[in-house]
Amino acid sequence: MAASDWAEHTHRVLESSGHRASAPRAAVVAALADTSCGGSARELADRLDADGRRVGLASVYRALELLEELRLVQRVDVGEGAVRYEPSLPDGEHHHHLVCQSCGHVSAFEDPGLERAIQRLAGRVEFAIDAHDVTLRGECPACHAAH
Amino acid sequence: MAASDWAEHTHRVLESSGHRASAPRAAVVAALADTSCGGSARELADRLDADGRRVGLASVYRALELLEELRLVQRVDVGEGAVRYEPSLPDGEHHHHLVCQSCGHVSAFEDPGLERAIQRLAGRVEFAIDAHDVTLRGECPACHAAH
DNA sequence: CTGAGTGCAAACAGTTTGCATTACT
DNA sequence: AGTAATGCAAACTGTTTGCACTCAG
Repeated sequence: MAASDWAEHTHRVLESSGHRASAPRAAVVAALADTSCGGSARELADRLDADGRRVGLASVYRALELLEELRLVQRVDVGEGAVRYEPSLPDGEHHHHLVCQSCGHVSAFEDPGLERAIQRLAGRVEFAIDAHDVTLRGECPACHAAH
Repeated sequence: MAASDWAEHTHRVLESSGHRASAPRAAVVAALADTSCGGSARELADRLDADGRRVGLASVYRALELLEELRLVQRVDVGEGAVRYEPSLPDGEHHHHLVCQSCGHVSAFEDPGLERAIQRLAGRVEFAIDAHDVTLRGECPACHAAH
């Protein structure tokens, strides 16, 4: 998968932008890399904690902040109270989110038709658009089945 | 405009769902009604305060919560730290948001092409979609001019 | 050895909640 | 009178910041 690609790429960018290699930051990168869809700061910290590589929450936030500045992660706020952070590949590939209103589960999708509509729209609007995000809310198959 | 329509409709729904008519709640409804695009709890409270009809922040939140349950307002989180609340008309009309990354200004747009793409997408996905929102981020004309 | 990076704890901002008081109905 | 709704202040949650300490370069 692209996961280890991303981690590698990220370490490369961190180094070449003059940042030191530290174990805590590497752990955050690793935690992000093996999720499909990122997670909140606390989720990432908990995952690391469970793995025995505890990292202070503040450092997790600082690592994420740095990665975001370097455009290596993307903040995503789906309105669950906490912000999600997702690895972001340099090739512009990206996805959007489906949020289940019953169980809170977040999953991802991509749709070229939607992207096209947004491109077209971006050309027509007075803003200089450089990012967009779409959130679909509903009921996931599991919750729907449990009627 | 639809503003006073909305306020009227809202008061009707509130009454018919067995809620008492209170001045503070009416003030919140009024504050929402004369904005194009709603605002955060604090913004609404401040506006009321300026008008001399001070309402406790907690009551603002409680009013908004109630209105949201009744589907009379819609929560919108554009990632400014605070959640926005917007009047929502029963006829399903809705808009999405453009956020300026320099000045934080939020404006609205609607786009049938985009809606169509989302409808199409909704049919194809495994979720039972019942809401969606789109946020475009970029630079507003003013900030762009100020290079 | 020097400063980037860390971790803790305290500070913050937005939101929620407990409780005594007010005021529709 | 009875109780929904209010307002304050305290509690909570996610996030940020100050500061002394650690460790990569």
